[in-house]
Amino acid sequence: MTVETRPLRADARRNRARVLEAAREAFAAEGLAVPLDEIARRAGVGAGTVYRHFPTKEALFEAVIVDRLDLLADQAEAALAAPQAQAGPAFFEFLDVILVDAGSKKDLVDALAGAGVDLRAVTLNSATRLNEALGELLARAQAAGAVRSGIDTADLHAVLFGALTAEQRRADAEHPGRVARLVCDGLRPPAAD
Amino acid sequence: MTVETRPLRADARRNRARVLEAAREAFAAEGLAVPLDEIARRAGVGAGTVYRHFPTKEALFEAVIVDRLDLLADQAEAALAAPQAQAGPAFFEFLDVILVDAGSKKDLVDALAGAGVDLRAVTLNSATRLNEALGELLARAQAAGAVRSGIDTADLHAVLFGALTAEQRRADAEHPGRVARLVCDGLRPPAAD
DNA sequence: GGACAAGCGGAACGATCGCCCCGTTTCCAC
DNA sequence: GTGGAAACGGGGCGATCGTTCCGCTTGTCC
Repeated sequence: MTVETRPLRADARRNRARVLEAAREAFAAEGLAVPLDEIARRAGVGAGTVYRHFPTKEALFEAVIVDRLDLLADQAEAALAAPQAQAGPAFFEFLDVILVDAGSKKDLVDALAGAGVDLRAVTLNSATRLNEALGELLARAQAAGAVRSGIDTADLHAVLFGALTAEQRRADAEHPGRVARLVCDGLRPPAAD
Repeated sequence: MTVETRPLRADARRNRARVLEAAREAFAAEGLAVPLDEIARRAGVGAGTVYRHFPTKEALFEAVIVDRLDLLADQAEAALAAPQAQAGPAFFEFLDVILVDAGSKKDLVDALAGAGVDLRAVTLNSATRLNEALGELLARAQAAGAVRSGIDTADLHAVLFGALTAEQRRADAEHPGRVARLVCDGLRPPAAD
């Protein structure tokens, strides 16, 4: 299936990496709204060069997002290595990772919001990996009694998305984890009252 | 201060109302992103007519938002009439009102997100009324032991904003209150563990 | 009913932004 | 070196959208 293809020329490889790095920073800081010319400017290349390496702005965006999703999926799968007795802490620690670490990345929220973007098949693998690991973490935490029953992965998605946007809004504040703590406590079994 | 001014001509008054109503629906459904021509079309007027009544798109948006904020502020102040013994339920019931009733209104979320908009002095009165009532409801609920301490109005804002966006994403789902329930439980005092 | 201003509509303008084109530069094999 | 292909860059095109302008219509007042 993969066509036999020459390796990229040295300068092309260098420029591709520059564009990706500039895009990573720009998308993280400004979200999908950042003009493509701005990315090209930051990368020190022309707009045409960006389009040589990535056919559309969306493709470039996806390339950045896939990276992030893969990283998160890796961490989620690592959390699955915890023994069942630690399923609760493993779950909540991973949520913390997402919320604190990714909460300031506008691109992730834009991608999750599907802000005018249909994420393609490229992102599907990474997203599926993350989803499955997240679902498994949730199930184990529920089995361990650390998370209330009656929550499914769709609920978790919605809550995480909301918490991410909320965390992002308070990113300039002093304590990055306040919203995360509130949301996580909402997932725990209700207080006996 | 107010200049002596002729009353609007009958057709002008009618058109103004039509534009406001069309804008209300359009902004609620599509958010701030809806093109102004679309609003004019829905109202059955030309774009020029919209600009005769509202100097900018933002002014029109504000007119719609102020309405919504006023309505919410009214309900929040009504909730303040509850006796202190009912402070907890009054607080959570009002949160439900916001989350379920306003969760499907894209304009509110856009406005809260400050999505490219600097809300002006016009909105300030309504927003302040809502904020103060909300803060008072929170303080009373905390005094009644129904809401954990260590939460301030800024936390509440962030969480509400996140919950609104999350609720909005699940608006097509079957149960409108799932996210709300989770978020509210996160505000309650922690389970004794 | 007639005059006149208020109001109307929608074509047109300007800014923004994604995307393409093509003359020029740079790299690499021989 | 040098020829030729790969890559570059930035000007420009087309679409979208907020806003303005102006010739025409319509309500209002005598």
